[in-house]
Amino acid sequence: MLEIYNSYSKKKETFKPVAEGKVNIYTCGPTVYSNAHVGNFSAFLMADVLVRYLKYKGYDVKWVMNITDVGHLTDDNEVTDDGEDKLEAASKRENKTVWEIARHYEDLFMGDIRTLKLFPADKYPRATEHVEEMIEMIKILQQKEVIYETSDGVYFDISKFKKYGKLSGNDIEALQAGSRVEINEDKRSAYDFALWKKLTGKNEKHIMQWDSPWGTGFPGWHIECSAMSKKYLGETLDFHTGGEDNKFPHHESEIAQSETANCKPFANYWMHKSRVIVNNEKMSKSLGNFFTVQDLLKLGYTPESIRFTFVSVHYRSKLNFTEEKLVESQKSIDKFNDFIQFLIKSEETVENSSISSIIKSTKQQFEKAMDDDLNVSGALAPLFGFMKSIRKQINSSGISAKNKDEILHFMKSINSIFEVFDFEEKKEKKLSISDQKTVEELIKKREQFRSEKNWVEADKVRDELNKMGVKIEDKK
RNA sequence: GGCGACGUAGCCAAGUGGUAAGGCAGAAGUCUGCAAAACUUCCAUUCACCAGUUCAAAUCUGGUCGUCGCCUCCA
Repeated sequence: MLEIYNSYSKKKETFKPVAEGKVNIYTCGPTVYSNAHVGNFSAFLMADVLVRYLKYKGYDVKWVMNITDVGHLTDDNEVTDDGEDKLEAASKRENKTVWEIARHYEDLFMGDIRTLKLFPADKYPRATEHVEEMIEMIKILQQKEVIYETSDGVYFDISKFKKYGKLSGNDIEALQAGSRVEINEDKRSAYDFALWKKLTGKNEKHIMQWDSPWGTGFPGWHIECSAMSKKYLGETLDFHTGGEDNKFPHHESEIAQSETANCKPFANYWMHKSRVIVNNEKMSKSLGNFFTVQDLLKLGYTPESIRFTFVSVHYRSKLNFTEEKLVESQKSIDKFNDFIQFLIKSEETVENSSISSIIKSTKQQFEKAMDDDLNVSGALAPLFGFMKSIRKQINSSGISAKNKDEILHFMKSINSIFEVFDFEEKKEKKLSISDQKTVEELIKKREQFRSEKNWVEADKVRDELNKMGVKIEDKK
């Protein structure tokens, strides 16, 4: 049984899907105003592992990740005009239209998703293409009398939703006391959040705009997730995932909107990815201490090592990101891949009766750890032990073709979650005939030097062969 | 100021009441130079600190210190 730590109840709970055998997952995706960094991806990778493990367990998974391509207001230092929208700021910076900016960064994002081998979601809905649905939902909220209109927008009255604050553990009264939110005179509470913003004041010249019953303007940040998750996955989600920083106010507001509009629980399980840390500071766009996937590839790290680094640490612990970690990850992956090559190339001899039971117990341990709130580190340990035992069996008793298939089948099922192993048999590269002759001569030459114990010359020849792409591994 | 998470070896990281997984790095050895891979052995009397509960605590309770996150756009 899969147990998941539910951020809403703050307890581990046994997973039960809304519909038998099916799972709906909604993940808060990127805001496409600049390059997503690996900290962003670590949250998406958490969802990816969840999706893949549920598939591994045989569930029919439907996964939706939104693309936020509507600019939302910002007050950070990125722009001088106070309160300029991020997309518009990027548009000025890069001299492109807001639409071009959004599409450009969305394309980069989709490219990175493929590089990091995230399982393709069933749908990546764009906020700008669902403004109709958002307006419909706001209308429902209006009928339920939980919203009010001011000169600059339409707001959700959080006093009408008693559970507001439960997810983040915030007490609204207490929040108000230590508030850093600028008081908007027209709002009843500083924490009432916008559903619709009008083109007035600092938003007068907002470029992305739509008509609505409340005047021309643009949607608030939170409503898109409520509207799109409902459209594609229904009123009650099995899982809602995102970064922990989205808990408040974003997810809190989504719950208020959706549950008020639908009169149903919004999500049964909430999963939040802890922040990625760099030098004891969060990795974030505003601090500028981030790496993008492309940055790391340029430094020579493989997509697999990036993926493994973020996947192998439990999603609820802070991951301190370093380049050393990428190197370690690569070593772990190499260890698996070396094992796979060893396995593929080992001679098929006799049936080995121990193989099945080794696989069985490894699988059991692996699943036990994964079932415990996706404990990947715990699940990895038995796999290292597995490789050791199998190697021993092959060296001492040999294996049959059937055994090999069994082992590979198991490794592939594990890899359906990790996606970092390489099952392709590494064959000797084909050399041209002239190269072949040279290589043979060089090997002979080296053997000659070795028999003469002329190690200096022998190593020189080995270096030369290495340069030609020929690896020399001495065996007894 | 309010809310939350966390503190396990040189590093990364499991373990949440029954006597410290695993990986990396390191040390020694086997494989008749070296290197690579593999294998064998070693590498935390102790889990930030202090009290308490218990036959038994890294695990539970209280306190102290420290770190990080959220409370404003962020995954």
